[in-house]
Formats: sequence, structure tokens, C-alpha cells
Amino acid sequence: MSHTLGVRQAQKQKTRQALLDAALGLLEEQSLSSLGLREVTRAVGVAPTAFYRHFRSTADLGVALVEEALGSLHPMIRTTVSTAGDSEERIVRAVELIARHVDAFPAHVRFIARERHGGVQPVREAIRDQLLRFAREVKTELAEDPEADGWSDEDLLMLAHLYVDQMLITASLFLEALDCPPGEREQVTRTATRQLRLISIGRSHWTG
Amino acid sequence: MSHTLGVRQAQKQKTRQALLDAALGLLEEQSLSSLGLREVTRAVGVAPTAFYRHFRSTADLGVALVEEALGSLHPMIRTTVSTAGDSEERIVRAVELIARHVDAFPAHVRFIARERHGGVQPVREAIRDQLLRFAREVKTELAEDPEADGWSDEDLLMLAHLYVDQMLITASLFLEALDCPPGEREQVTRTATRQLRLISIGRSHWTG
DNA sequence: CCATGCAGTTAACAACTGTTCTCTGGATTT
DNA sequence: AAATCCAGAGAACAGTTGTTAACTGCATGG
Repeated sequence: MSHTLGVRQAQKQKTRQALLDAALGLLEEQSLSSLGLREVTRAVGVAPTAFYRHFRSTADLGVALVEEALGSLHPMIRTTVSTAGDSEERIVRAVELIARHVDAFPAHVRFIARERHGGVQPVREAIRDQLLRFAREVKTELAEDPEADGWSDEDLLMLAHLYVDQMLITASLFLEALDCPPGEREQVTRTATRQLRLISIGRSHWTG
Repeated sequence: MSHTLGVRQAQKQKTRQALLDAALGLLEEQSLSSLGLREVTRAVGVAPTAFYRHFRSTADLGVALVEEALGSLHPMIRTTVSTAGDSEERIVRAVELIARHVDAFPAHVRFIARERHGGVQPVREAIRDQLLRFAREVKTELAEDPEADGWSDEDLLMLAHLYVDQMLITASLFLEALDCPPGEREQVTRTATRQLRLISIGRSHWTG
């Protein structure tokens, strides 16, 4: 059973989460490599030195943010790719799901898009690892589809990567369209849907 | 005729270029939003105040770097997409050309990949504008292909964006593989080629 | 109930930042 | 040849940064 953790550790995790939240907020207008430790603690309202009780450095905090932003996404991936229905339905559902996710967690999406190629190596590697996990999961889902008969493992993974990258691009476009008139968002939906459709067509006509 | 510019302006452009080069070097291990003005001038060997003779801020310098990194790429795009040969030949040639470009200008490629979603708004916009121009150019090239009969303008642009994004992803992967054993690079080549092939297949079976 | 652990505080450190003002010396113009 | 211009130097500014050390007070385990 889950042991109720003491008042002590509860407070600690509370301020830790406050640091993560404050950092995520500050990162909407800058990159991680320019995020100062004092800046974060100031936003939370704690002393600068309190930071060290939770993270070694801002890079360390960044790795924790990767976990928070992508770690909880794996179940969603599985259920999305594997939902029943014909190809067209699945595509529409996937794009909608991405749009809703960007609406719900815009700061998370922005952080991942920004730091995927950002200036902090450990964070880049953490994101790369998570995306590789995504690709592998998508691959196993694709492998279960009867359409995947005759596909080599390598080709399945190459297609999975195509889908994952496309997902990120689409999410980033939805993010840019957040402050725009709703027409923009619909345009992103149209384009993303058609791109996925084109990939899907290419898949069904693929000859290993 | 091109008027030979005086010793005065020649020196100025020389230090300006030195600032750009130094910045590009420093940006291999950080993002633009954490790049300090003093840091750049120190690397060049000039006084910090000299910076203002050339740029208003590091963000301004970043915009200039976008111009340098992407501005000279347009002719290459045109000749690549429009070279003769069947679809397969063009794909192989395109991937090779990307690989060579990453080899020749790794810092430029890294800068674009990093700052495309980076923390400095004017730079993001400059990159977005250039990529949009690329997409439009690719679109006009695609439109000339007989395979594009019956394609709407919207769908042509959607396909062009798919190609441009794919180009950037591939370039970024080649960049990561630069310090790795040559086997890595060949793997990137294989995957990128097949992804383009799949897109090409989807394109030939597309029904507007 | 008392001793220990530990999250968070306070104070201070040298180093660094962007920006302003003043100045200089050589190229440019007249 | 003299007057002007202007890229770059130099010094100083207030403000920021990461990191160390010694501390306080409260929840915890014996």
C-alpha cells in the first residue's frame, strides 16, 4: 500500500513542484541555458540557496521537466495509435488529440520543442531518449496492424519516427496558433490532417 | 558597376563578420538567449562598446545570423528540387546534398535548428519567414512537375512544408551524427531516404 | 521527551552583465 | 590642407549571477 509520506517530505515536494512550475513559466520567454537559479527561486518566493536542496543546477531541473512533460504521455500514445476505426478516423482523432494536448499543456509543449535542439546537452539527451521510446512504442503498435505484413523492423521504426516527428511539428504549429484567431488553428488542423493522410497513403502502397 | 568600398567600411564589415563568426562559435554550446554581448566582443578581441556600432542587441545579431545561414540557400533549393532524373535519383541526390551542407556549415545548421523554436522572438520570426519562403519555392517547383496535375494550391503548399520540415529534421540528425562513427551517418542516410521515398509514394497516389 | 535530521534562511564573496559617457586617431570629404 | 566623421577604446555605473558558509526552527525517530 502507498505509505502516506510525512509532513516533512510533503512540504519538500511541494516547493520542488513550485520550482518546476515557476521555471516552466519563465521558460516561455527564454531558453533553459539562460535561466538563472535565482530567477526561479525569486519567482517562487524562497531563498536562492533553497534551490540546491532539490536540484544540482538548472540543467538538472531541465531534465526533471522533460520527465514531467513527456513521462506521462506514453499511455496516451498507445491508446491513440491503437484505437479502432479506419485510417481516416484515426488520423482525425490523432490531430484532435494533439490540439487538445497543446491547449491543456502549452508550456510543456513549448519547453520540449524549444529544448529538443537547445543549448543544454543533458536535456537534449533526455528528450531524445523519451522520443526514441515513443518511436519504439509507435512501432510496436504499427506492427500489430495487418497492414504491416512484410515490413522489416527497420522500416517500421523509420515510419514510427516519421509519425513522432510529424506529431511534434504539428504540436508546435498549434502552439504558435494559440494567440491567433481561431481560423489559424483550423488551418493547422487541415494541413496536419492531410500530411498524415499522405503519409498513410504512402504506407499502404509501400513495397519493402 | 560595384563601387570598391573604402578602407573605412571594409574594416567595419570585417569586424562585423568577426562578431558574427565568434557568436556562431559560442552558440555551439548555448542558446542565443544566454549569449552575452561582452562574451562575443571578448572572443573577437574588441571593446564591448564596439558591439553597438554593428548591432542593437544580441537578438539583432541573431537575425543577421539567420540571414547568413539561410539567405544563401535559396538557389540550392531550386536547383535541387528541379534537377532532372526519376524520383528515386532526386531523393538520393537531395539527401546527399543535405549531408554535404551539414558537413560544410555545421554551425549554421545547429543555429537554425536551435533557434527555430528558441527563446528569442525576432529570431524565431526571421527563421519562420525564411522557411516559408523555402516552402513557397519548393511549391512552385512541385507545380511544374506533371505529377502535380489536379493538385490544389493548398495541397501543393502542404506537401512543400512536409518536404521542408523533413529536410530540417534530416539535417539535424546528420548534425548529431557528426562526432559519431561513420556507421551512424549512413544509418541516417538510409532512414531519410526511405522517409522521402514513402512521402513520394504517397504523393503519386494522392487524390485531391 | 529529547536528540537528530534536514528544508529553508541569511549574509557575504568575487565575477559578471548591459549601458552610458567621454575620448582618440585615422580615414573621408571639401 | 583643413574640417569632419566615426569605428573603436577606456572607464565607470548599478545590477545581476552562482556558490559557500554558518544559522534556525520544526518534524522526525529512538
